[in-house]
Amino acid sequence: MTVRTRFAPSPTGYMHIGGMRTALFNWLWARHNNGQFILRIDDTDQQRNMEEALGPILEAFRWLGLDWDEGPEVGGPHGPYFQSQRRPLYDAALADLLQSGKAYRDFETPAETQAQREAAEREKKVYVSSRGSLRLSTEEVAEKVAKGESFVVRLLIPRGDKVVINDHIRGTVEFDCSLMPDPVIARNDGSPLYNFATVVDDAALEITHVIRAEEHLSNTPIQVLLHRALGNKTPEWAHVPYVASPGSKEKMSKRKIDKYRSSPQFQKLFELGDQILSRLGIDSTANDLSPVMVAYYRQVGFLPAGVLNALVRLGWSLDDQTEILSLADMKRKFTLERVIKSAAGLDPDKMLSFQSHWMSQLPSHEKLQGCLSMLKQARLIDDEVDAETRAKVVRVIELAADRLRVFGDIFQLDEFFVADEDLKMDDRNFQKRVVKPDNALPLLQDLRQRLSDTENFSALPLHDLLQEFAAAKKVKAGDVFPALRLCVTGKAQGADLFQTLELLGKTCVLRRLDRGIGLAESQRDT
RNA sequence: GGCCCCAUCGUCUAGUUAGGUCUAGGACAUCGGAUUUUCAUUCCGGUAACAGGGGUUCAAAUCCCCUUGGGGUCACCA
Repeated sequence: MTVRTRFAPSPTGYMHIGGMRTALFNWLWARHNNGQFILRIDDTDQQRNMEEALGPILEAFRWLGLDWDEGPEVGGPHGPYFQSQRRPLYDAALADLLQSGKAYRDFETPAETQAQREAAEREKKVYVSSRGSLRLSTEEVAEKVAKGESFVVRLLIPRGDKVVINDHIRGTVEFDCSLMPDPVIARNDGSPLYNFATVVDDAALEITHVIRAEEHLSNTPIQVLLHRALGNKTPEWAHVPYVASPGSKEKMSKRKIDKYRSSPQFQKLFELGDQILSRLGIDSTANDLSPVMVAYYRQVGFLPAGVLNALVRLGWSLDDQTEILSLADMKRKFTLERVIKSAAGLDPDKMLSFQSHWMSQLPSHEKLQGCLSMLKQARLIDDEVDAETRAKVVRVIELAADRLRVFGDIFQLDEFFVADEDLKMDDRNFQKRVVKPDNALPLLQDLRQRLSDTENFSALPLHDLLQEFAAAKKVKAGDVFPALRLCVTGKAQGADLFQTLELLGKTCVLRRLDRGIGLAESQRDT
């Protein structure tokens, strides 16, 4: 039988990074078995703007290159793929259950149910449904329905039973039905609830493997019972551990971003993100974009391959060695049996290291595209890129070399794109290397002269010139180079100094040197 | 609190299904050292873990039980 897996997000307006990993596992299992991966939208709840709510989710799939065989936009033989459009199926299943007596209309008011729950809790007893409505005769029920009395439909839990599932990841898990309240499967208006709609659809879509996060484990007995009541073949289950927040075992959650901000394990990611996003004019502290969301990584300039690699290694491993896997590798090698049982915290450090690796593998034209797009968004270059700018960006990327882990890292070398007067100065280091040392200013002034006299402003001759200069002045390279770098780039460190000078060009270097010297003089005076 | 799940270096993990080859392997991070005009890279090296207690066994990280700890879930949400 063909393997069919599904990912069934509720349209919430963003794609959760943990959900993305669950989706990835589903996708991988389907692809590994030459099966199908289905996207179904669980929008049984009343929905707001679908475009807005679903857009970011589909966008995340497209960005990472995870395609779906059936679902929104592509359709398929079992459509529609929005639960809000599948009502007739639920109605039919509900009628079936009601007729066979496997479900019943419950006329108990929510308040009554609530009171019973509380009473049970007070007495430290397990709450199970009162089933008062079950004592009603068929006529009485009909009468109440006719009178328009409000009710919900509950599944009749076979209290003497046990549900035993054989989970691909967790093994045998047992649930005692005598401890379970009868779950509501449909509201008064007949609209289905999650567990019910899910079961009807999983069966209708012929899903063979339900791969989902562990938090759904407690829903599973209800769904098994529902499948049985409906006469379905139950799918196989695989409850994968959820993605925890860095350094913890807690499920990552959008609501806890403020807490994450102060977590030491998260620090690095936030620092990187804040810095890059602010250049893009995005307020990263507003929390509508955070590391919980897939979109965050795209905005900061992460590579899909790196994100995918990091995600797949969270709770899954191929062996005791393999860390680097392309999507094609994963597809070939992924199996459910090698998914681990315990929750795994996202590791920003490791994510970044995967980025470095995949960035180093990226063809240069793709690097160029990524950086170009960043620079445009930050308005550091024009939207219409002329050949000269393009060539410059190529050079800067070469200079950046492995400092470029995510596209946003290109801003570390922004000195090539900002106007001389907009160059920001690293004040602390400027003080230390230019203002404070007594010999720095005279050296820089002499050096300015030497540079202005030289004709050949390319890296190699400049290197020789600088070395000779230092030797002639009987000073160490360390007394000259950092000061020069500070003046022309505003930074204490960066790419190769001589390449930097060459690329900046003589005019620019002299101008910035003058500016730096002036700045230092004024600061010395005061 | 009930039910359910989980437990190996700081982190992600290998090893647990078929107990010995594990004086517990790898990666990331970290700390040294070499290379380098800075930073980064690269290369070498180091620190660092079987939650605790009982069993079973000639032998347990691996099997069983208990304890502890962590987590998930308990809706007319999904």
